[in-house]
Amino acid sequence: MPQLSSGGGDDLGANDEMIAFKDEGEQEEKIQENAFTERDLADLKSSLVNESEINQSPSAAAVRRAQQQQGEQRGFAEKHREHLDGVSKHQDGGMYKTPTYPGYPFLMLPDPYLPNSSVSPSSNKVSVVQQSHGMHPLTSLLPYSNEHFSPSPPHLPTDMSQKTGVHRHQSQDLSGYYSLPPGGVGQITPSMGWQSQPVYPGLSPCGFRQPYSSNLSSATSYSRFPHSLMLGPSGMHPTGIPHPAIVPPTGKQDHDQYDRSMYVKPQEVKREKEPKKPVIKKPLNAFMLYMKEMRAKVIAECTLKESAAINQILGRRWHALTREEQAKYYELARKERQLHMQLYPTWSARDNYEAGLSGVAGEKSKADWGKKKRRKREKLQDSNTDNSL
DNA sequence: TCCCCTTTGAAGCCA
DNA sequence: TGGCTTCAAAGGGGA
Repeated sequence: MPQLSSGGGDDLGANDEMIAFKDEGEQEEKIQENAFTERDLADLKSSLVNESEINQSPSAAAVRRAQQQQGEQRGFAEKHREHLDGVSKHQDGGMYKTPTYPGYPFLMLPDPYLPNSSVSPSSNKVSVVQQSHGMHPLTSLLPYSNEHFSPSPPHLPTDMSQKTGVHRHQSQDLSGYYSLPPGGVGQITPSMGWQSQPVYPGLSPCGFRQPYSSNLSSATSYSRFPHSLMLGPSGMHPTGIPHPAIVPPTGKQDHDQYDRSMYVKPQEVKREKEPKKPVIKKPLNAFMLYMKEMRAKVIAECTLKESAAINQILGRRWHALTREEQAKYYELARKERQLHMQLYPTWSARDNYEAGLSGVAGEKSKADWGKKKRRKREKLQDSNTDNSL
């Protein structure tokens, strides 16, 4: 598994020249990929009938289908990688100087961590990342809010925390972005609340032209990543969006959590008043960020719905990514962890680890967790026994 | 209704 | 320090 080395990236660069090239090439690839996928999908479906039984998983059929499709697409990806490798041999530069990966809008962000990072509205580098489920898959990278984590200060009404447009100073470093005093989550102003924000003030949903969107199915409608980090000094502070890392203790995180933060139903109000401790989710790793972004695309291309099969495809695609492409996600994940760490300095993965919760914090007893552990252990032993036979 | 599946990576735990 | 375990997302499917 390629890792983003701290000192690496000598070949992870792209310059302006490469941008234009890849931009055009990406469109061609998109078209080719779509045609390729559609053509082979038909063949695949017919061939599935005769496919031998290899995968014994419950969703074996779907997984097999996914794997076969992935195999085809992987061929393309590998070709793509070869192509990119060839390009990289001729073009060298900092990868974040000119992010040119359609579908990776976050690379369009003026990176607060990187000097000279900027986004020009006139740039033809289009971020065409899919916005599934009403939020950008990388929305989690947005600054974490303590809106659900700690009650609003008494001097501010609760709804104030859900209002947007409260100006906050933005600088080029994390602390500037989030104005996080040492210590604290509790000191984050309520104005940092997250909100549903399909369209950002002063920006179209994409901000830049989206040349690829017309080539994609509705399920793969790409939009520019409305990340706070992308916003310039005049942009609305990103922290007006609820962060997916914070999950109500009553259940799994909803995709409309942002909306819920703004349009709270009476019933939900009652629920929120319950003194249950919200869950702070783990920050997403690179692959999770990639999955969030590409899931809908895979679903659209492969007409799959089962997440297990989709994840298999995504796993293969992940391996098919170039180092440069993966590096972007590693960098994003790194920033995500940094943000998480700054917003929840006292949080530990152990909090969720020990609770044995997967989306439902504190709802499961340690006994349940022990059962789960036992089940897994037994399952593992069973598989080992089977293999030894 | 709850859990499993399936993926990779990060983090925690334990010997 | 290395190996193992859990959790993060996602949603269909099965019990």
